[in-house]
Amino acid sequence: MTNHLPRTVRVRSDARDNRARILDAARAVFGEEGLSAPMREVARHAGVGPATLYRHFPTKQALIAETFAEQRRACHAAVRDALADSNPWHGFRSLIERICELHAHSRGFADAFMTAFPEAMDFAADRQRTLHVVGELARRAQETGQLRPDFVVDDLILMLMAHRGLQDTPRAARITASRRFAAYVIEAFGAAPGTKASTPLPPTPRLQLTHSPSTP
Amino acid sequence: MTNHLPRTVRVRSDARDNRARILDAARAVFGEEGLSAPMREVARHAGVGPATLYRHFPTKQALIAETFAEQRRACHAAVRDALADSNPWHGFRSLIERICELHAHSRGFADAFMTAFPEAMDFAADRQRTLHVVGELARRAQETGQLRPDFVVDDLILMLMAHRGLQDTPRAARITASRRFAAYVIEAFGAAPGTKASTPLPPTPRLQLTHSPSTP
DNA sequence: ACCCAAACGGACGGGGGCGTCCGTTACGGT
DNA sequence: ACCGTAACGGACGCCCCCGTCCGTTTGGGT
Repeated sequence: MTNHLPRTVRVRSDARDNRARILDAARAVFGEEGLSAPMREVARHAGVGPATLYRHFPTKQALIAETFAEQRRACHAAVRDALADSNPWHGFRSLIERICELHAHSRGFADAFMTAFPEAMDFAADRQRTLHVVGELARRAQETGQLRPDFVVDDLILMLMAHRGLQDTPRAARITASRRFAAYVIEAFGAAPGTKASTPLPPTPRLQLTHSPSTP
Repeated sequence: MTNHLPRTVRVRSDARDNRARILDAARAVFGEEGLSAPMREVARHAGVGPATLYRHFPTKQALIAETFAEQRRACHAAVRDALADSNPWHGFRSLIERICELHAHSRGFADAFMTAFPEAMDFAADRQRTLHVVGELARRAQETGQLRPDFVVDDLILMLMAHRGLQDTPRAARITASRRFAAYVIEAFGAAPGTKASTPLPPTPRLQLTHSPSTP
């Protein structure tokens, strides 16, 4: 008998095809309509039946996790670049702009990034690590006197949560709005130059992230 | 025969009672959970059946409109006071703070205020009038050089939309977050003092408001 | 005390979304 | 060309929400 090790089990071509088309569809649909888009919409967009979709990704969250792997890498890269920037304040600003842009280009990713799922999806871990690094970056930017001294990392969460409010709008307006919002945020985070000590900020909230989908 | 004009038709006491309790329940439930809260939750909270609720308010939007009449008046008052303030920039800041506070204290009102319902609820008209007045206020505050010259009224919409992003959080954190957010927004809207001309802002988006509930 | 109409509320139909079952299709190895 | 099995997809059950129907209760005028 020929020793045909079925290495990692043969994957049928149509199955692999469909998997790719489902992921593409998910990126498009979730990207434009957010995570509230029905699974069947993704299925229709991919040209497959609902059962096929559920066979490849047993649950909606599984699909979401796979769908936004690329954006997660982009997010990591943004943080890494920001930390490597020789000018911390410039790095900090670029980071805000890039994160906002990522979130504006994909409603679904923004939802996933900001939403603490009941089952801890690894987006949460990502965000924690990310925020830790941001803390380091912020410390440096404060030392150069360009980031306001009363800034705390939670303020970035605050602004990212606020950024979510811009997402219920068509793609073009959303991206423009996001850019202007980011610019205002950077303006707000910048240390007040010279004499005019800006009025002290109200206390920081203890933000625990949202559970918007499925809160029984 | 005695001429008993049934002036404005007799209203039975239990009916008037229930109507009041329904409105109270609606304020509580919609205020805390937003407009996505089920009607039956309002009914349960009011201790009545669903049919009773629907008899008093034929549709969800009718209930919502009645529920937030008071907040709408408060909003008008805030705008009026701001316009009457002898210091336009102070009036402008107070206005932002008061609107944010109103929105933070009632998720439902924030939703209703920011959401352009399919059927034009008069919230939309309110908002238009309000924004027109805000434009006047902004013009004055820019003349005193305290509001940045590149501010446009749409930027206020931008920030109010962003403020919505803070609402998926428990009441206490929401209010604190809202205050800090408002402070940052005011900081961002303030004109850069002295030499440091702040970097020019990206273009303003053409924001058409959201239709989040029921987009067929 | 009586009565009837106004008001109530449990139960119903309709719609939509999630995840699953099972009969059918078609890949790909021989 | 053939066939076994992996993969497919229409149809199903379940749950939640909105708004309505109809038999029952109760306010309040006589």
